Amino acid sequence: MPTELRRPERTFTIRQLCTEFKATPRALRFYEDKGLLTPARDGMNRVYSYKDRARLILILRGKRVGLSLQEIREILELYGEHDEAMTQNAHSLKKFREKIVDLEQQREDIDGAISELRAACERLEKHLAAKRPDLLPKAADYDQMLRARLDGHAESLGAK
Amino acid sequence: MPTELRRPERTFTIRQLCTEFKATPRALRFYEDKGLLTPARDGMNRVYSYKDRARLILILRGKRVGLSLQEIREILELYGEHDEAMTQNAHSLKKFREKIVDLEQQREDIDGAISELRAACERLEKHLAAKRPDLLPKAADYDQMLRARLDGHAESLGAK
DNA sequence: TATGCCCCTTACGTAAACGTCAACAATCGC
DNA sequence: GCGATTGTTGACGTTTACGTAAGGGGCATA
Repeated sequence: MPTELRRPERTFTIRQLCTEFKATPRALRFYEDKGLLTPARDGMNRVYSYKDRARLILILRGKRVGLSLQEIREILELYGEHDEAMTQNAHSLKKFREKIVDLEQQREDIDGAISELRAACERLEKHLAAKRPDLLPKAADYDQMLRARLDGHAESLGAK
Repeated sequence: MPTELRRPERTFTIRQLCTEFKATPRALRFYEDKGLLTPARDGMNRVYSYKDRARLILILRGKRVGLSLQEIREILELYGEHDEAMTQNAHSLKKFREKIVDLEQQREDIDGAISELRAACERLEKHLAAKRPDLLPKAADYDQMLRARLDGHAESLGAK
């Protein structure tokens, strides 16, 4: 991991973050609209700090696990100002607890879904092997797939 | 678990399934519209078989793990007719494989999100304990929460 | 017979999370 | 100095997964 990315004083343009995380400018601006991001400005242009980038990572992961932007915002707000809205926070605490239980359930669901899909794959494979072995994916294809995944990550490191 | 529910010849009304799984009639009809369910009819009325119920369970779990209805349909279709569209199925196989990788990633995301939330909860709790201990949730609340969860499940067993 | 409850279809409305397009400014390489 | 690229702000469009209301049938109970 390049230390350059970590240097706290480093900043990012909207496009840099977009290509790194496969988002769109529209999306980042939308998150800003909704109060999840508040990048600095250089004239008109948005300037994302290292912290903004960290928040973005949390936002995207939150989305992947099915949190709404609203919920994500509540979580992010914890990492900001304190003290003022304490009663609010008591409420947040409760909601977070519930969300944790929720996610634990979701984990089980995912495990279930994964084995379901694995079973389905096996069925399909057997079926194909019997009737149309020519359609079976080759080892090369799997190789290809892996490479694509790795490229995806490498890309985020920036070739330059 | 009541064996009554399992008897293959048992059928369900739309409302029975809805209350069992906390769905709405509108949702079930919507799934039907989209080809995910095809209950029999008694005159105008839908009659759900035990198999339909099983499909519904898969649908709902699929949703919880973030699959679109479209994706869920593809999975469900595997459990139906075979042979005809083999090339189609070769494609499905590939997509399923990808989905599995996806879900495994999602599992990691969830684990990450859970520890994130746990950390946030701890922070909040400490903060509250220091400044407004009166707002801290009591043991009784937790008890209450558990009971609610259990009730939720008991309900699905049907009290008569 | 009226009231209620459940069922149906059709159709329009909605919230979330952007996509897309228009119109314009700043900057870079040539 | 000019086109290409990247940035900006609106404003309207789109998709998904339903919600909600309108209008009507069927059966039971008071």
